[in-house]
Amino acid sequence: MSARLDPHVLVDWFARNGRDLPWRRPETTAWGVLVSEIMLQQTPVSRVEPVWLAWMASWPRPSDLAAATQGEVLRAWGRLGYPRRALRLHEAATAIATEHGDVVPSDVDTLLALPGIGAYTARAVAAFAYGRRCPVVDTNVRRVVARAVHGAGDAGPAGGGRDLADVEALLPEDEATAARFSAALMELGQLVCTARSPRCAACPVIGACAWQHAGRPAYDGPAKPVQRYAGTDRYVRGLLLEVLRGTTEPVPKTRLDAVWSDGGQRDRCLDSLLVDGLVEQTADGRFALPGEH
DNA sequence: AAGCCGTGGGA
DNA sequence: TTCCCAAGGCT
Repeated sequence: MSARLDPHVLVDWFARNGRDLPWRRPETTAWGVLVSEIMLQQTPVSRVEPVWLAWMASWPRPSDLAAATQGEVLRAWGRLGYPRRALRLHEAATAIATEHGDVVPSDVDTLLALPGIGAYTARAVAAFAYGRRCPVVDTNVRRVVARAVHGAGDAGPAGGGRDLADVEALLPEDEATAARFSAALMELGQLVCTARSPRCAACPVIGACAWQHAGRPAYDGPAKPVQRYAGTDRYVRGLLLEVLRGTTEPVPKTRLDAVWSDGGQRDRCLDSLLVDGLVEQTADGRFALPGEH
């Protein structure tokens, strides 16, 4: 029989072992929290940190970002990846500035209506910026719950309301404690209950872990699809955007043609970048980041 | 609702 | 080297 997972044990562990990340400092605004959450989507902390600091210095309020051009925003995004996030954040900033008095909404449904903000990010902002009591479910939390609660080796495919309900059931009643508990669950998944080689010996809730009690069985769910990168459209789009990030002057198509030999794929990617609004064509037929010419 | 959307680092 | 994966969202 395993002990029930005690929220206070996790919260205490977090207080002692949680990292001192810049967006966790008490003076960080809700806007700062939102920017961090968008940047952290599928992107490690170490790569986000310097970019987040630069963004906060340049654009301390939503209206500051809204006043920048898309090109400036994309250049400042740098190599964080998935640059459509930057465009959506710019859109969200505009909506916050014009429709919400330059104040990041605290309500989950209002946050969900903003571009680029989905089920995870909306609740993360509500909880971490405003101390709201709501389940915050990311890949770390799904893994921790799969193991500690369900005794599985890893989380299966995301989807359904299953994970949200699982975490809701674990959430302490007290609002402030609930928010810290959510941060603690995520931190545990990132520092201890990791995908590969979990450090169970250092786990504060090992006594309450169903996976541990079950003898740490291997993951037996459906195989996770592997994402290729080299040579894919994503890769070629990255090459094209890298050229445009490096110049302020629009470039002729010949300059873009030089980065990838397969002309068919190259043109398809350039077209998709134009459709996505990540690239613009000037009146004289050259190409540039959007909003600057 | 699977598949797409960038990039870099660690094992 | 190759493979996996990292605070998801959108269509």
